[in-house]
Amino acid sequence: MESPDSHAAAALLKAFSHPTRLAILLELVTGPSCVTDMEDLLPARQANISQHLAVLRHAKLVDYAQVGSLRCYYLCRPNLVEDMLTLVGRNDPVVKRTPAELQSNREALAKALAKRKSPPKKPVRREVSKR
Amino acid sequence: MESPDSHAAAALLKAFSHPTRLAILLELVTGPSCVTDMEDLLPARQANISQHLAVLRHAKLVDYAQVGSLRCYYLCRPNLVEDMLTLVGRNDPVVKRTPAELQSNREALAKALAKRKSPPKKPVRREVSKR
DNA sequence: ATATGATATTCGAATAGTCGAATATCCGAA
DNA sequence: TTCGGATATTCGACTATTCGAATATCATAT
Repeated sequence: MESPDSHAAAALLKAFSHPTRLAILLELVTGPSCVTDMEDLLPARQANISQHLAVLRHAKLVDYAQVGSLRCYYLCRPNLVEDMLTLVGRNDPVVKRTPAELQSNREALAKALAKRKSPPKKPVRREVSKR
Repeated sequence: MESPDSHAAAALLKAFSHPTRLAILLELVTGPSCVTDMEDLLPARQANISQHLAVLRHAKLVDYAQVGSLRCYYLCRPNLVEDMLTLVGRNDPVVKRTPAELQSNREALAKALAKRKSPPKKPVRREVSKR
């Protein structure tokens, strides 16, 4: 269906999709931190960390507060970030389906839909879901 | 900290990070579907859809069951995919912190840590969290 | 066997993402 | 003010992703 803002969602996901950026976010879950701190923790150079922070800033995942000459970065959507880190760390079992199963699924679905009277109630309008 | 498998997590996220692939996953949440079905639903050509499906397969997000000459694709980690779609569709408020706030956070944290006796109990070992 | 429909793969061109080096900026101290 | 530390930006090279076109594969019906 190519949801109207699957582009926005994809852009957000892209911001997450780099090992160094994930590591930065992981660090920030612990509490605010400035670039120098991160240099000690990450196998990346200062310039590179700044570049990744810029990406995270554009995605509105982090922001900073200037404290003297330091910039203290923090998560500006901490719940989103924590949930994302939890989600990608999760290890769901991978299911395998047989053609027969798929067929019966489809039939079950068709039957369920047929059962409803004329107007297909609650079309379960799922978009890259808002809530 | 550059968690040992932030690479794996980033790779998984990359598979999600494309508008067309998100649209495909969104479609598959509804039920299994073959390439021809998707062609009708998406603004993309057959070859391209196959290419994206290959990416999703490598990420173990989808698999297919061959039904005659058709390949019925389905989600092989449906919960993961549904949770991800929900998460990226969520619209968390963006918080803004002042230097003062960050400072007090840090102090609060330091105080909390100091309060504990010698061995810093439960270091909240969060990795790109497994569960 | 061959043709046909459904899907995958390969190739090349265009675009986007990544990184280090060099440089710029900005702030507080001397 | 000049300096040094902290951070950002720019640039260029390199690598990766994306897409369409063409082609290959494979299952079924003829």
